[in-house]
Amino acid sequence: MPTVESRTRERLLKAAERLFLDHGYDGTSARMVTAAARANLAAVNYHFGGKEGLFQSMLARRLDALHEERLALLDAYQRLAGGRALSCERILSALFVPALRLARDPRRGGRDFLRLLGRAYVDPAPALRAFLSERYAPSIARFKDAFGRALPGISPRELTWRLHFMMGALAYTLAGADAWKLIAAVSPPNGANDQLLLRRLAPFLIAGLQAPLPDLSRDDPVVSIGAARQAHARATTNPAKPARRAA
Amino acid sequence: MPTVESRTRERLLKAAERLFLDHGYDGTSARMVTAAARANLAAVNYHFGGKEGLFQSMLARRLDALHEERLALLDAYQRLAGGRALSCERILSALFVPALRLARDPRRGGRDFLRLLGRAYVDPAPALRAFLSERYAPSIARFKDAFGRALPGISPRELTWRLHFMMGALAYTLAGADAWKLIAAVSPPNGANDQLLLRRLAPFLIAGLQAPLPDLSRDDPVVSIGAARQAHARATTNPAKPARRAA
DNA sequence: GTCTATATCATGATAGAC
DNA sequence: GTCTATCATGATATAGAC
Repeated sequence: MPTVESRTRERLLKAAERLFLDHGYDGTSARMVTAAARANLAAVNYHFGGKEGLFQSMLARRLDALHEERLALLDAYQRLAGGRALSCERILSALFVPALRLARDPRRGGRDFLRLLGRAYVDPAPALRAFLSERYAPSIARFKDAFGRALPGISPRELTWRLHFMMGALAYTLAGADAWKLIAAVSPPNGANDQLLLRRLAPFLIAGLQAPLPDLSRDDPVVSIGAARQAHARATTNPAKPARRAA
Repeated sequence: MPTVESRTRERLLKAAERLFLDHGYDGTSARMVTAAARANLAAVNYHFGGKEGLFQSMLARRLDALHEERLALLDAYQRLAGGRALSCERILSALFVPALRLARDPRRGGRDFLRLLGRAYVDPAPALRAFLSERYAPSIARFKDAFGRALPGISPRELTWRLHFMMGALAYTLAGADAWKLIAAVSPPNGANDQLLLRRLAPFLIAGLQAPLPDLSRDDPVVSIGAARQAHARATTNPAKPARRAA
């Protein structure tokens, strides 16, 4: 805690969190942020060098802490397991619990933290995407490695895809306003029932990760355009009357 | 095909598709669109009444067709099944196959169609979210109903969540530039191997939908903050040397 | 470190000629 | 149906007083 460490900077970060969260990067202006923070417009440039700097600082202070805690917990689990592979549940726990901890702590993100996290993975702004993928690649790699050992039957390529699917379900669920409407309908709005949400998500993800591999050697009816067309033809012609003769 | 039906309108829609896709709603300006379409700036207002109108028209002409085909295929499957419930595979097929068909047809969206679809479900712009949820609610409800009969063991509330998770995995995968980088690395860029992607996604989703229900009556280690803290403490104190005496 | 004031540019939208 | 020209607004960023 430095001597002065302007409180304006803090207010800006806090306001940015809410606004970028609700409107995305492009949908949020520096003016909106400074107005909400009751700070001056120029403060954004002074403290962060611009809008993009503000955005990245805002993200980094949350996500750095998150990834640090995640890796620490993963380390702990792995140490307790000796050399054995962790279960998927344990690895998911290393992903989920730190997120929940931060979401519970108003000083480190609070209720909006999970939404921010989800949004970050979904925002199309190139500045953000580059920032994330280079900054957190090592952390992601460690988790990928852990999952790989938990799921020896899944080839690396297939695993990459499945983790991608997993990220999608996670990010979309956390970011989507719809999901939080659902939560609000089920539990008190300030009840922070994000824990219940992740509890429901976990079995879904674990089953998906462990799912039987697709048999790429034979045809798959789920994506077979030809089979669907035939089914459609059968369904529409059979119950109808036979085709007319002539023109 | 009306008599004149300005070709400018078509060009605008086509250009809008690419640009909104790459930059999101807020990140795309009407000027960008008109420039790419080699049309005049005022054309956006003349033909669509504004940027938002252009966006919605562009989306609707793709998504209306998609949902129509999806429902037709779902109808066909259900007619063939008589009164019996469809399998999850069949329902997924009714979701996937029409999407693949459109993605194969350059005149109805082409290669970018799937990305557009994913992006639509992920964009934070409120105009878009309202538009989607009111316009395609009936179609979504029919699929939800079909899944409900395919998964009699899953309560309606739980089903809502799982379909949400599913949408997330789907939308994120289709929208994410990362996923398409992966595809490009595996198959020729114009090889349209979206089919392979959905083939990998299907078993993941089906397993997730059918996953065992979370037992909400007892504690779940995956999201237990206390359990994680204990594990972390054990892992850090045990292997270390015993605590020092004194200060 | 914070502010006012301003520079510079891009935005969405419209009026009106053709 | 398409164009030019323009408006009013809001955007990021900076200069310089305090």
